[in-house]
Amino acid sequence: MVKMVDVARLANVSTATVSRVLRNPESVKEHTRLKVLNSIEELNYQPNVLARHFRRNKTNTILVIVPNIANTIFSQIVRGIEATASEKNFRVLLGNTNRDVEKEYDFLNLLHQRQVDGLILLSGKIDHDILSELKDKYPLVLASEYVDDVEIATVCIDNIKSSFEATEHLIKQGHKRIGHISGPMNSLLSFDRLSGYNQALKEYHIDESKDLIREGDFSYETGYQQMCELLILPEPPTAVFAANDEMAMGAINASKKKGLSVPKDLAVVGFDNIRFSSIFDPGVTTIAQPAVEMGNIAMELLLQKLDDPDFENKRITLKSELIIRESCGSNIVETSQ
Amino acid sequence: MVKMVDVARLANVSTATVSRVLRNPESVKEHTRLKVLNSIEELNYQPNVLARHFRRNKTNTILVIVPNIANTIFSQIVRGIEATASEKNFRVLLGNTNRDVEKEYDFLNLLHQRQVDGLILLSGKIDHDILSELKDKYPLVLASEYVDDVEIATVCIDNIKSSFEATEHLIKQGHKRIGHISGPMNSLLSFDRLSGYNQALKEYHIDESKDLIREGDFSYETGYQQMCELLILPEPPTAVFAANDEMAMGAINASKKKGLSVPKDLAVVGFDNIRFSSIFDPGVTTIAQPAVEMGNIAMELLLQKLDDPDFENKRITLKSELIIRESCGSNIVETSQ
DNA sequence: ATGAAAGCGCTAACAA
DNA sequence: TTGTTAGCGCTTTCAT
Repeated sequence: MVKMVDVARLANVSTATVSRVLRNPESVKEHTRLKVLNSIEELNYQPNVLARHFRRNKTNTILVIVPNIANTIFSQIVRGIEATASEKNFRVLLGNTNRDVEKEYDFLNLLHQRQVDGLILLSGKIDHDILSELKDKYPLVLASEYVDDVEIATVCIDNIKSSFEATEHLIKQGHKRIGHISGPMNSLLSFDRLSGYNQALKEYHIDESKDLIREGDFSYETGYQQMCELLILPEPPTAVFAANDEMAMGAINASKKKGLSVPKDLAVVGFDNIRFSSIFDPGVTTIAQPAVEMGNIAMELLLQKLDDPDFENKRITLKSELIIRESCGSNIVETSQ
Repeated sequence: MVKMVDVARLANVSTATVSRVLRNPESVKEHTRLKVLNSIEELNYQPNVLARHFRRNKTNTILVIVPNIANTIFSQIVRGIEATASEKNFRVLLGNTNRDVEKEYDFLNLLHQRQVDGLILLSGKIDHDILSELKDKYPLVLASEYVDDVEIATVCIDNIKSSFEATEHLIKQGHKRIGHISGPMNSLLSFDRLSGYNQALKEYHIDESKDLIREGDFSYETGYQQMCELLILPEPPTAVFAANDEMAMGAINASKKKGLSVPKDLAVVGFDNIRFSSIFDPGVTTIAQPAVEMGNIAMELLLQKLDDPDFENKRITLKSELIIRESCGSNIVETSQ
């Protein structure tokens, strides 16, 4: 293995100069620099990255903690993170937790051990106190998820507003009994989506009914189950807003199973705009989160924190968009592919 | 930062002994070991992993090169890899290439730079010669994909046999004009799935027709397009076997768009059994790849290569399974959720 | 603008 | 069984 001292010897300079050429080229006289670069080329020298990490106490690697990489909304965000990271010569370490908090804590060791330089969190299960301690000790960014009482760099959408729009859209179709299948209530995000729904009902003077609100956990299965529950109510809803697309699909399939037709008998709106929402039949009307862009920006925020730990912990709110497809009954145009 | 020498001092031993307690506990007398462990606890000592990596020239990190993490079949395999890796105290670095060969080569630098100890490849675009060189220099495992003329540790299914079964199933439904939408022909896997299809036709004395075979690229969009082409043939197929589920869904949606009913007018079978195949309407009959298990085993194979570079480069073939749903017309039972 | 040299914290060969 | 010690290859401070 050819090392720095070999290059130095060939170029007739010290290792310090070689190091400078690599890390601070402008601090070396052009003539010397060229000599060194030639030697590097001639010897086909590759710096030992591990030695560098050790010496600098940095790894150019970041950790992404994700609840479930097999969920397309997360994998899209990760794709965005990955793209920006690799542009900036950073590596992405993947921490898949399967929604297991213990595993989240395990992965945090990578930070303590300095195996990664920073962290992007796509799940909000970690205790607030710990989160607050983390963000003071390490560069940390939240994406898609967020918390309210701790000031952390965050990129997200306005979940209240988007959910308001989704619900409003159903109201404008003439629906008065609108159900909501929420996400798990331990997440602020689920809470906000519920709030948007509630606010829309209030704004349009529609009576709320606790019966029409059901808690799911963002999985297809709970969407299916909770829809079944809604359908056996004495007065079942004529429309449902689900807190994500998977649950919306569960709700649609449950209705179909009971012989109902969507959107004729039941209008459905989802959230996220995952790939399959447009492939599904009927196409799922939904709120599009700009997932890949979210990943890009999360990584950019993290790079800034990496560069300057005192960088402002701002929250960036991206635009979401209501995508109207067939499941809500307001679209008579056929699905395009 | 408390370091090893602090622990050594407190425990009244040398750093070598502390190191031994950490890496070879059985080589230290119990009494000493306890003393050291106590000191570690008391000082809350955390070994500096970067120093260790540097010193040992190992990182306990492996790289997974994946064509597209947003594709559920790959994210499931990655989940399997991740699970086994973290059990064995290994980290998984994610290399998403977006099917860009250049990016694959970029990621290989991580190996050369010793930033990762080994590699799992989920895509087979890399040049055979380079692959052959790689597998001699580094621990390397192929999962799902495979190549024929280079001997590399591989975990996969029997794609020919599975495709034979899928096609045979359609034949047994009475179909005589069966189309195939293949994967890209630069991959052996696509080629094998086509072979299985051809073999089934031959076995059942059904004339092959070049018109009925269309090349896609595993995307929903190409499935849709190629199905449109098949439908404008003078004598269109009554059944189609698509080389993956996404293309099968594209084919189904294309048929629906043309006013055909699936499975009544067209029977469809896919491949992979991604999550949405069971959620889709009609449920997609498909070949199930044991994706998570594939990931588990790939990681186990890699761990063995890591442990012993001369470990046999065996190919492990996992069982696949025909999952019958509605899209092929042989199942009158309703979809369960 | 460049060089000399002191480590970063750990591991492992060797000695005792 | 334990200790001594020489690095691993790079970066960076200080001196020139």
